[in-house]
Amino acid sequence: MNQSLIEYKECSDCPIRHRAVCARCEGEELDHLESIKYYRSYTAGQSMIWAGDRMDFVASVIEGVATLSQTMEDGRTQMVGLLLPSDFIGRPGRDIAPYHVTAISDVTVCCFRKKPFEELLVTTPQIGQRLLEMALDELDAAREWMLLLGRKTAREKISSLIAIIARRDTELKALLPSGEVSVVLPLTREAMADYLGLTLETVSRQISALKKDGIIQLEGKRKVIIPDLETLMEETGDDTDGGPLY
Amino acid sequence: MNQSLIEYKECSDCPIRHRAVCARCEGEELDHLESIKYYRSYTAGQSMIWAGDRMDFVASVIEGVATLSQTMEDGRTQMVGLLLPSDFIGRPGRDIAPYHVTAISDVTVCCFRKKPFEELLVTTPQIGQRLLEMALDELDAAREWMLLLGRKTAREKISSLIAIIARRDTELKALLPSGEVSVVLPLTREAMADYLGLTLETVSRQISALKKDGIIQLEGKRKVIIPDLETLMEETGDDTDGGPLY
DNA sequence: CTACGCGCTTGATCAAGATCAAGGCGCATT
DNA sequence: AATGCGCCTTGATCTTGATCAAGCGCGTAG
Repeated sequence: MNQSLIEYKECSDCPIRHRAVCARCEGEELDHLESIKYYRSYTAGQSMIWAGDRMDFVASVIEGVATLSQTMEDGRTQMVGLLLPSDFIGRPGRDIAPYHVTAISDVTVCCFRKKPFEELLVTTPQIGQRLLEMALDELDAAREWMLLLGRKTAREKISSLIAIIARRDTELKALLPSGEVSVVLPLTREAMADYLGLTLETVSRQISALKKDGIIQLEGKRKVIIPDLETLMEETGDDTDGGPLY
Repeated sequence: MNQSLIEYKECSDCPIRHRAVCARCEGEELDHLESIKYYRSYTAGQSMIWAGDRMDFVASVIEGVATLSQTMEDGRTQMVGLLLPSDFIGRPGRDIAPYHVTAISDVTVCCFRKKPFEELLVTTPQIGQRLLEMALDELDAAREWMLLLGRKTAREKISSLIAIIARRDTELKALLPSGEVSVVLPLTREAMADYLGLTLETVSRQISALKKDGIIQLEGKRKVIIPDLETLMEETGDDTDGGPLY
């Protein structure tokens, strides 16, 4: 998360910096559109949107990482999604935010006015298709997370989280996902706990245990060195033969 | 679940029974289309699709209830979705099933050939939009379930499940969701456990406890009478003021 | 420099839910 | 009627992770 997914380029038509190539959407460009309203920035840790807020816009994350979370009255909170560059916040036909959105790193979003955006969906089917694909991918991710939350042990949860981050990092860098890998955890222990349905103490203990067992090494609190990704994968409880089937 | 969501009507053009009005999709008709391949039926308890199966079709549930589930090698399983009439199985652009699909009641699905279906998405944008909406609704449901799995106690989980079923039932029957309500649980204790991330013993114990505390009454194993839905709602840990915000 | 706060670690204890085990009820088959 | 099976309940015990508590390291504000 420490390296930008986006290259920007200047545009002669308007004063806004435009996304040129996004690593996740394969060069597709959605943002040079009439319906762009404005860009907006948030600093790490800032609450971007509160559950219940009125949303008169649809936003797309341009840079940075944000989280979606839900909270119960007594304060128990569960993270339910990560928002990465190219992900959308808000949705057509619903104007109250159902989740709390928090910036994890510094975040820039590109906001579309709701009405024009909805019209766009009708006039430009490929945008709708792209959104459908993204929604289905998120649904798959959410379901994988349900397995983790419902059935995995604390150690498996932590291992899964580290493995997922490592895998995404290596994918981004187009490296082979094997051998020694090092990643920087973009989350505090507490955020990890919220993500995994654990307490921060348990997260800390399990990380220490993985370290003691030589599965991972630590450099400071956040940087994790994985001597062998395969070994870590064995701790996740996932199918060993090659991750997701599809 | 014991009453059909669908009215059928005969069609003079072809030998297939067509859906006339579906309670969930508000009368919309998707199925009288060139791309229909065939209807298929499954009996309660039957496995419809296994994770890893090749899927050369996209199906829509016409009648009955099915579940989506994921399994770890050692047998731990987690249900990740309920498939109700009008829900889709399979998706454009992916031809290996990622989940295990099991019929809970007798199920009828309507299968579309994959290719024509994908073409349909391009030529008929409103179908894509409908799918997008459905995917986003499922995503919301999945996220609510993540909160349940990650942060709720066993008692809250069971209460939530019963409340959800009750609410859906009363919605279907267009009744006020308050006062005395009775529902038939469409799941075995084991299926409930798989849904809630619990063991079947815990499910059984918590149901007994709710009964002892007068929150619910039982008639046989499956029929639940809820003297006061509000009281049950208090056990779910959810926001009391009116369920989902949106 | 000192004090404070934040993020993290570690220890001691507790409790919720899992696990292991036995038995009950309803129902279909013989 | 007897048998067996699927589904459920209940009890005894164990384990995992939560909770409560103390303290460390580091950056920053005063």
